[in-house]
Amino acid sequence: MSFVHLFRRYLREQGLPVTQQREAIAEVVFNSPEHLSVEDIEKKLRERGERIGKATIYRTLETLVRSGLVEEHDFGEGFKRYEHLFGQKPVREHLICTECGKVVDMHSTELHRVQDEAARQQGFLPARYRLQIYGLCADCRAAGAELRWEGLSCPIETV
Amino acid sequence: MSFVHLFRRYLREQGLPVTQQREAIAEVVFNSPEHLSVEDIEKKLRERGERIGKATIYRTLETLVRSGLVEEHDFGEGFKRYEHLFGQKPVREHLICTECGKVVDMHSTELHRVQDEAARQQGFLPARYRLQIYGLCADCRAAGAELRWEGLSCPIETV
DNA sequence: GTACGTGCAAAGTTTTTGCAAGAAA
DNA sequence: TTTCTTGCAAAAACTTTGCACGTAC
Repeated sequence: MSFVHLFRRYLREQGLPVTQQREAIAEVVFNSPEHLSVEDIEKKLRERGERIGKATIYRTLETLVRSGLVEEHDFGEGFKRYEHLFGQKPVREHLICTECGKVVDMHSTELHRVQDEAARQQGFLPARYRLQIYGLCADCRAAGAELRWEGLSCPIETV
Repeated sequence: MSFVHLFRRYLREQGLPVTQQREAIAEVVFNSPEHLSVEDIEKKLRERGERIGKATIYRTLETLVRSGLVEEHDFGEGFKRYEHLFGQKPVREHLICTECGKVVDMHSTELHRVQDEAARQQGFLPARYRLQIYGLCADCRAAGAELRWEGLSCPIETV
C-alpha cells in the first residue's frame, strides 16, 4: 500500500536525511493516481493537517524525480505536474483533449519499439521519451465536439 | 524565399491590420531554421536594426501560432521556443541530448501511423502530437559520453 | 475617423535562492 | 556536534496586462 520506504531507501543511499516533510510529500504523491501540480500537493498536505512550505515541496519533488520514483510532466499549462511511476508500466504517452483538457494515459509497446528504432537510426541512444497527442477524447466526440482549424484557410501550401 | 505573404493573407482573412512589426517578426521566424526563443527573436530583430517591444513579439507569436504557420515548443527549459512549419514535413519529433542539450529533428512516417492508431484505439481523435526523446546524440556518444542513472539502485521493483 | 496595434512599465505566474533557525544522524 | 533541511520572504525568469499614443485601413 505504501511505497514511502522506497524513497526512504533512496535518501539513505544518497546520505540524505529522512525528514517528516519529505515523507509527507512522498506519501501524497504516491497515493494519488492523478498528475499533481505543486498547488495540488500543497492542498492535499493541508487537508492532512500538514503545513509545509512551497520551497520544500519544490525541493523534495526534485529529489523524488532524481530518485526515479516520480516523473515530471509539462502539459503546456504554464506549470509542471508530477506523477509517481508505480502500479502499471511507466506511462509516457498522454492523450490531451483540446476540448475539455482531460489527460488520458496510454501505453503501446509497438509505439515504444518504433520510437526506439527511429531514434537509433539517427545515431541517437534513447533513454526516455515523452509523447503528447492532442485531439478530442471519446467523451467530447460523443458530445458532438469537433476539431476546429482557426488558422490559414489553405494551411501550408508553399505557393 | 519569403513566406511573409502567407502571414499577410492570414491577417487580412481575419480582418487584422498588417503592420511593420508583424511582418518583421514573421520574417525573422520564417528565415531561421532553428527553434527560436523570444530572446533569440528580439536579438535578431535588433541585428536588423528593428527595435520591437517584447510584448509585441509575444502577441505576434500568438497570432503566428494561431495561423498555423508557426509551432510552439516547450523543451522544459523554462521558456518556449518557436519554429516555422515550412520546408519539410512539419517536424514534431525531437531528439534531445541530455549531455550537450542539442535538439535534433526527426521524422518517421511509420511512427506517425502507429501513434495515430494507438490513439484511435482509445476512442481518441488525434489532431497533432509532440514527441520528445531524451538520450545521447551521436556526437556525444562518439565523444564517450554515457547515460547515467542517478536514481534508486534497483529502479522500480514494487516489493 | 475608427478600430486595432504598439511600447512601456507594472503586474502576474511559477519556480529558485538566501539565510537564520531547527532537525537528523 | 556537524551537516543538511526548513520556512519565510525576496528574487528571478518568463509572460501577460493596462493604458496613452500611433498606425492601418
